[in-house]
Amino acid sequence: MVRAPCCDKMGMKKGPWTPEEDQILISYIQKNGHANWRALPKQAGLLRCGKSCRLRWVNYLKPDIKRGNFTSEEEETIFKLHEMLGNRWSAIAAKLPGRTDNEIKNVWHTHLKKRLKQYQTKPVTKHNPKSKSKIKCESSDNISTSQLESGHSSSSTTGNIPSRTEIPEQTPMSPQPSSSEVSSITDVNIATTDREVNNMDIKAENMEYSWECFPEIDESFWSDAPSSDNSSALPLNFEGVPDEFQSQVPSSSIDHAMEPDHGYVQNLDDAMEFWYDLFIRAGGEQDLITEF
DNA sequence: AACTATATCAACCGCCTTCGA
DNA sequence: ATCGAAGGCGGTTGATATAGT
Repeated sequence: MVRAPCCDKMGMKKGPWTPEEDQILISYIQKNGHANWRALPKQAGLLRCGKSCRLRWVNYLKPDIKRGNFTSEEEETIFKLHEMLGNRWSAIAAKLPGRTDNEIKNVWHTHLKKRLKQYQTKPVTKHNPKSKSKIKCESSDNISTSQLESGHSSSSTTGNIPSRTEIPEQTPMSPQPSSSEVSSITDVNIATTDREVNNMDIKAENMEYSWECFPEIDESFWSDAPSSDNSSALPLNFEGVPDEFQSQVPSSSIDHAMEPDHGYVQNLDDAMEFWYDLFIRAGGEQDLITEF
């Protein structure tokens, strides 16, 4: 048995909002806030369901909503975040102040996806941020149209990115950056969801669009960070790191590196360096480095 | 001018997670 | 531990606008 949509309840209005309804909703929220969306329409005198009210407020009426065309910087940010996060629109929206997940989703499906397809046809050059580590770059040829259609990035099509339900809880979100901070594409902070942490900073310096400059990263890259005062996340399941590489690093070394003030893993380069460093200190063989 | 195809975007739907009883 | 209510999210739809013929 299929649950009836909440708006199907008697008397609930659907469809586009009128200016009068908007005004009622704005006035009510300005006076009373929105502690309970379900009760709000009745209290405000609106013939709408709570969900509809919430959506209208969040996507359209909220004072800090930025309307109008996306700047090229915003589009580039969406590109890069989508590459890393997949279709996690709310997480992407969290990095674009004033933009809503719905808006970003629409923009993606309308023209950004087309642009991505254009990049797909461009030849890919290997990019290696550090000579000592060969980052695995995925050729654009390996990205199927269906993957693009589904909005899944190359990393998420490896089967490593768990669904939302599998993502472990994280520490509270750090403060959001200002729009000027976000507009700088060379320093993109990643938040995986509103509730998750910004515990891993990625410096996407000088990156080309799309997947080619990213190593394969599974979701645990962002979410497996141990809770500690050190806000840096450790890529303990970093896919670019061979198993034998990881297995030779004693946990004590990892624990040591995780202690505050060691400054590990502020970006992808540091992530690679982190493993390199631990591996060497653990007596790893230099030759293995070239394998990754 | 009329019609059709395509693009855009606001809004809805259903599922999942969280939280409190 | 269980259950239901509520909030939140991503996918999808449908109305409208615009471009093309």
